[in-house]
Amino acid sequence: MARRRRVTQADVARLAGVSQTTVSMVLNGTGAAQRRVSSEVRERVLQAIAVTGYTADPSAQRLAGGMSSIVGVYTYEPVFPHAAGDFYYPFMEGVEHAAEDSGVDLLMFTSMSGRVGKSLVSTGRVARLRVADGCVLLGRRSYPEDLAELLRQDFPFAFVGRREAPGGEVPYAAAAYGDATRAVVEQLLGLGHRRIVLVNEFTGHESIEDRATGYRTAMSAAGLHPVTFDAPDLGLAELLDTLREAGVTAAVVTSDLAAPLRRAALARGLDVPQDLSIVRLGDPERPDGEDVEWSGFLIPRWEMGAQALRLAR
Amino acid sequence: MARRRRVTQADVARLAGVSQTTVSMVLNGTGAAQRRVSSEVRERVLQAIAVTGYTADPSAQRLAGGMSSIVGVYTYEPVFPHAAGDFYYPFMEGVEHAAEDSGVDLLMFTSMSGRVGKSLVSTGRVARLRVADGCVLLGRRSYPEDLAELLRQDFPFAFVGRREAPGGEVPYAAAAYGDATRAVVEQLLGLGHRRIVLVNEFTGHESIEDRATGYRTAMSAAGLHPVTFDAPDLGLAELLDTLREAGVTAAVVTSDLAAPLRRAALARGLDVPQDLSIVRLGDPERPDGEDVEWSGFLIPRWEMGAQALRLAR
DNA sequence: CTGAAAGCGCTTACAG
DNA sequence: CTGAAAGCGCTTACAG
Repeated sequence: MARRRRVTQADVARLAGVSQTTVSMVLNGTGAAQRRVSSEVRERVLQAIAVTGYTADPSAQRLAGGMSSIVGVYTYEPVFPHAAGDFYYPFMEGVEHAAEDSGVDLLMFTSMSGRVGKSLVSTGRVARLRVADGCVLLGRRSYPEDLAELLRQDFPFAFVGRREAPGGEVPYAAAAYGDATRAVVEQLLGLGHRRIVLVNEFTGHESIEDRATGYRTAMSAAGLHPVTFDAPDLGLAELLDTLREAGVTAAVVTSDLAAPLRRAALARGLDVPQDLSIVRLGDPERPDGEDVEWSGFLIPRWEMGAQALRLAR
Repeated sequence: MARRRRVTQADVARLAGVSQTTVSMVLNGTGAAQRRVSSEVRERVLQAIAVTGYTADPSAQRLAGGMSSIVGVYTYEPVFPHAAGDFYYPFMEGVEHAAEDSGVDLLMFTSMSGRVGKSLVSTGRVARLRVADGCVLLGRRSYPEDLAELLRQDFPFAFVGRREAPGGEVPYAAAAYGDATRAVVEQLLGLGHRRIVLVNEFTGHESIEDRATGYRTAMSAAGLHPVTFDAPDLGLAELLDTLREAGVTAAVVTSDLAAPLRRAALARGLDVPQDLSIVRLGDPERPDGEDVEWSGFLIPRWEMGAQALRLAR
């Protein structure tokens, strides 16, 4: 059996008795540029498409400067190892769902995953993204040089989580960490807490900054003095001593630090939350391994994934 | 800032002082056709590539008849709804892992997931697959017309699970259901069981047939008469009566039927496995909801996924 | 050993 | 309203 050549616009055109350009026109039909194909011709073309079962070749579309209905997903850290997978899965589910909704296919840039900790720019792989109409970027940290380059190229993309970069506004889908943290602190205030501190797991990350802003806003509004500790600066034990001495009754703590802090507190004979309330700001990346009903908030991971996909087109 | 045009082979060629053809040659370098570029020129080109940070445009490569280093994944049933997800996740993990290993990107054809129960051919979407070098197909049932068409087009693909189709050998990555079932039955025989039946959840599926073959082989080799029941034909209660009357001591049961059968047996006051041994042939698609240590075998889902990816290139 | 040229299947100015 | 033509960035015969 002859290996039949694929059906092209030219075939459709021949069958419909029009030019290939016209076929492309009825297919794309973008606004004014569409130079209104007569509805009679349009009918004939549509017929021919149905008969031949024509589908556009995404590669050709893309090469010619059109859309391929493919959106890329690039993860700076491996998503699939199961430990991380548990945390990232919901993001991916959201992305997938939104992709189905939008009728686009998802290109997972797995080929680049050998380069953990490398920017796309430094490995010269930015070009690879361009098969897709746009790209969702996912990762704990981000690479400002990549973001800047993508911005400069005017390539549609969106980061999952708020990110900043030189050279413009980075499109992102993020949890409202600021608002959520403020709400949490206000709740503590409502319960009568006055000495409330913020404990950061690390610094220099947009999502951490957003939480800090929320915390400070709530405290200031209540006429209280915000106090922040950065965990790396001092050990958990030392930190707890300091908190006790200062008469702190509640600590709002970033995701992955909440459980260790609680364990340390218990180990020192403190009663949680009697002696010290610990509020968790977001679900942790690594499973707690503890069966505690944390107070605080959760990260809307599914929604963030879905929104990022929508932004990246 | 000017939106810089992407770096092309022509740019590299200019910088290296060679023709664009030569650049393509050193990049592809396939066998004899490579017409041995002199190592000096090759060096110069490689240099220029490094300097410019050139990366091939996958769309152009593909359109020109080359490889795009993209492999597609098409799932006939939605993989992501969490219920199904639990079962399918390991397959996908295997696919992902093999993709990373092979340095290819993964194109998930989510855009077609509105068409559950439809073949690719009938929705005219086969052409869409061709952005990719090949495609992994995943689904409970399969669509012979799709397989036949793909075979005819000589498009590289592989099914996860053994499948048959008119028009040639379907490439597949499958569990050795036959061997595994045979081993399980031989084990029962070794334990002294003589009246061993096979109970099928449904019929007409390749993986079910493979199990049946394994079962029959083991029974026949032991000089015993194989007896098969197809669950849909009679209720579980009736089935159990029949087994008891016939003095059956062991039933080997396809994946999803094992748990219901066990529950039915317990409900009838039978002692499992004292009165009746129930052996499960593969892990179920839907969680059992039971905390039983099943005897039988598990499906090497991860490995199947990985192998399918390798076959689909 | 190397290059000019055709062609892959589209989109989009540009002419009629 | 419609079509001929250029061009996207590659691969691969085909000539030198």
